[in-house]
Amino acid sequence: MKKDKSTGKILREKREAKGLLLRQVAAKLDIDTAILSKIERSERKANKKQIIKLAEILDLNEEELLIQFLSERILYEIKDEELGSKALKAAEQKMKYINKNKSGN
Amino acid sequence: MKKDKSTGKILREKREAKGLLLRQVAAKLDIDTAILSKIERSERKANKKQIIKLAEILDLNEEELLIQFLSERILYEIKDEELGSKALKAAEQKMKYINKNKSGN
DNA sequence: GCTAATTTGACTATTTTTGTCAAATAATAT
DNA sequence: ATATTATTTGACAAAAATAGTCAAATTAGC
Repeated sequence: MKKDKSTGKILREKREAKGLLLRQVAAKLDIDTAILSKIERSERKANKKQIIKLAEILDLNEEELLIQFLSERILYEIKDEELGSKALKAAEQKMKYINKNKSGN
Repeated sequence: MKKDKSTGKILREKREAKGLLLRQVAAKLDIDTAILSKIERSERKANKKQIIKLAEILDLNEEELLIQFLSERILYEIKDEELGSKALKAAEQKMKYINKNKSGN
């Protein structure tokens, strides 16, 4: 069985591993430490720009972190939906279809 | 190869098949015809409540329509993302994981 | 127990979503 | 062809969701 940490946990672990303070990282992101604290505890979501900056600051693989971030956003979208699983599968089907025919409907 | 109409198209086709006017359906939804017109042409998104009401008004299978609707929302979330496909797959992985261990991380 | 770091919550600003309305266009019927 | 009805368009307003600030409260490390 594989990993599966939240984006927040990944960020916090790496920040601490590097011995950086919330204050320091938040400053580089140009936001208040309060927000970063909340992001790390998954109380708030980061945005794409912040994720990219964070990958840079913390030496995390940008693509991996973005995938992590996007997939979390997708799940957020269906988190309270009974039909979430089915919707996800349907989305993948559509996605395949879209990628197959690279031209409008 | 299967179907793949947008939610909007599904709604319009069924409405027309039933010989209903935008005005009439919009009234039942308690919104202006302008919005319904836009929903049918995929210029706006319906919300969940509207989808449920529409399924009822137009005799469409509610579950199917909801899945259609949710999957469209998911795709909307990643429509401009290069990593969209990978994010979707990652989301499915996480989803499986979540469903397997029905208890918080 | 001090001091620095983090967390919490109340509040504000910004953005996105959802809707109205009226005028323009398109379709239908006379 | 024109009058009538249906649909579309776009400018705008209201409401909801998201992002942020700030200061006080809490926690963690000396």
